[in-house]
Amino acid sequence: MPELPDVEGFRRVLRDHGTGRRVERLTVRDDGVLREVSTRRFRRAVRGRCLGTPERHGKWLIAPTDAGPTLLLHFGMTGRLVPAAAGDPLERADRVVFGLSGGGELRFRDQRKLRGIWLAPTAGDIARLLAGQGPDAAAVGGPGLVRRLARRRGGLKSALLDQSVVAGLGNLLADELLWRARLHPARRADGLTAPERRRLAGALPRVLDAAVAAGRVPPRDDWLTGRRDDPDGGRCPRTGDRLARGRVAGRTTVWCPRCQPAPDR
DNA sequence: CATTATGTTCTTGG
DNA sequence: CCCAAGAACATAAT
Repeated sequence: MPELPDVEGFRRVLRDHGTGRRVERLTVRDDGVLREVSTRRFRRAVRGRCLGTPERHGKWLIAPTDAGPTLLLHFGMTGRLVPAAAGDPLERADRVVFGLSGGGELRFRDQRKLRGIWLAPTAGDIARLLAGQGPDAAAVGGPGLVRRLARRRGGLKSALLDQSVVAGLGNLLADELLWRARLHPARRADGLTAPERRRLAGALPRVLDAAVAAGRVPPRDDWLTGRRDDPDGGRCPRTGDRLARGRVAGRTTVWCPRCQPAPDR
């Protein structure tokens, strides 16, 4: 699930339920989500610390503690950050439970454990972990995105998914942007005409702003995302055409064959 | 049993 | 070096 808008939602959860609270209890129920740090060192470093104001870069959630290490969380495909009350029943995928002053909890819940939680004692550690990330997609803006794409010779979708080009776009957002801009996912990133570049630059803030507000890529039926899981195959909200499905850049890709014509080659 | 899943990384090969 | 494709990671659902 988590792309930029989802992680932005987790940032708000952390801000609203965690900032200013102390981690009084800390349960690592599955150390498979702890990365580059032992359970022992993790607990010793985090328990007793107060949570600061969280930030986000791309799909990374950056959670500083007062005078302590910074936690870096990445949610993979199935992770979430869930607020809970201390008595709420634990779910199987609740891997780490932060028990906070005031009685509440924050739970790192993740089915597949593809990513997890890193501990960054210094600013240098944070820099190392985020080194491969391009500018945040919500901060770089439409023209910034288009400028970066122009330096890429590969496919459009592949470039949009590359976090070093721009950080935060995932499979759903990439398809949504390309549908909005009426660009086929296999088009070359550096081969766009001026009107095409304008369409893509305009689509970025429109899609991102709405998705960030919703805390997810909203499955609205006037968006592609609302149609892609349609059991009847789904139709383009603009033209009513049957949506095309395929594999582009290794990912399930949905597009409208009329709005987004395939490149010649 | 095979296939699929909203992510990233590593390997291989052009 | 750039880029694409495939496998791997770990787990559940269809």
